[in-house]
Amino acid sequence: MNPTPRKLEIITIASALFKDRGFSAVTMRDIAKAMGIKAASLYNHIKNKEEILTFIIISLAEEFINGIDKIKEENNTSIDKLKKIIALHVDIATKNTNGMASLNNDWMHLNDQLDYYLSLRVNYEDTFRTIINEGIKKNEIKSINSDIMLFSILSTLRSLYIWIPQKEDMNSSLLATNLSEVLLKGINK
Amino acid sequence: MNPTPRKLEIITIASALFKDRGFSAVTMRDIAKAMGIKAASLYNHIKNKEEILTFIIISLAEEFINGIDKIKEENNTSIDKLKKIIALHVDIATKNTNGMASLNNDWMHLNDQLDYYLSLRVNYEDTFRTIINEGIKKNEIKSINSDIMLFSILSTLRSLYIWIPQKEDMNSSLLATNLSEVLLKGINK
DNA sequence: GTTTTAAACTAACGTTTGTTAGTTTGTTAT
DNA sequence: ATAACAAACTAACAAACGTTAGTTTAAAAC
Repeated sequence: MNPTPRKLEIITIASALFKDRGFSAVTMRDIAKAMGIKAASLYNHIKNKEEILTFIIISLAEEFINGIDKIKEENNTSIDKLKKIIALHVDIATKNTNGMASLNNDWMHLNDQLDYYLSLRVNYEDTFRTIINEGIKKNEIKSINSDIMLFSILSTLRSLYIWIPQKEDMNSSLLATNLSEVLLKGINK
Repeated sequence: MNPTPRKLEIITIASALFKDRGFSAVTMRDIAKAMGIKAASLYNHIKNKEEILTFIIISLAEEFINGIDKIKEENNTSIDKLKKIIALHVDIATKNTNGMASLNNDWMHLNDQLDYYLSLRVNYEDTFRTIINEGIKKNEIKSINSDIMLFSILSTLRSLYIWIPQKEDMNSSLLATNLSEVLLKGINK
């Protein structure tokens, strides 16, 4: 890893194309054309097409794992931990909306690193669920099936990359605050 | 439309493949092999690859539009209307998890019917937002940015197809009830 | 001024892609 | 028996695919 500047340009441009059409529908020639070079020239910088996808997905997945591991350890209420998780998602999705599309939709096209990615994902969801279950035990969170709560919150957070570009007027911290209100306390008056 | 039985078999099998790998990564030979025939034989039943995707997506999109239009007209509280929308999503996603994957992830590969699909989607979201806004006006729903509420609920509902197969033990009406509780009233005690 | 290096190029490769044309097979209706 | 039909087949197509090999260009390092 630790890509050269030019390699990072390729990854950035490819991310944008992957977001619009998905990994499989984007060709090396498409990526090259978007960079103003020929397809073969890409191979001076990257090993192959899969390496681009791998970099996009794994670096994001690791960012999430690092974020939630830090939150988990903090001395905080479960509700506050959840608020921090929400802010974590808003932050990462805001900084890299394009990459988030690949993380959500194209992970199955990983080969070499598929197992590693899946282990990170299981890990992340387990930590998330543990925080919810601790909240139930400490009577901060309702005693509903914790999988449903996990599913509901995480689905919303995973879709952020779609909505953030449409709402450029709203700043990150306001979005995180409003989302916390809706996700944690509901919409019913 | 109104497909022959054999055509429907192709669509059903293709849906399952599209769910796992996405439309672009599934070839006509893949579909044919899954049916135990040769790729060329598919063309006795369908016009081309795109027609398969179009059928999957448009019929689902129309099902959603018909569902929400009926809910909108009913003489009900806004909260009850939202509960019915949640049940609508659970119902459709349960009956066709595979198709829901294409609706969510492969709509951009439509050509002929892309504009029609997009108009249905805008229509659906507008009706959904109107129901939320009515609820705010009638003081049933909190006065938060209605787009955030729409986004939050709809993201969860659109992801149902991923989670339903993992939770086969939970029946549809219990899932809808629990989801309503979480989405409308939150998780905070 | 020569060497090294980064980054592009042209040309081509073997494969896979969606699709078409024409044919065969087996069943159903006349 | 014969005609009609549904549904499969073989063979082939042109285009697009990811990738490799070898070469050129221009700037940086010595």
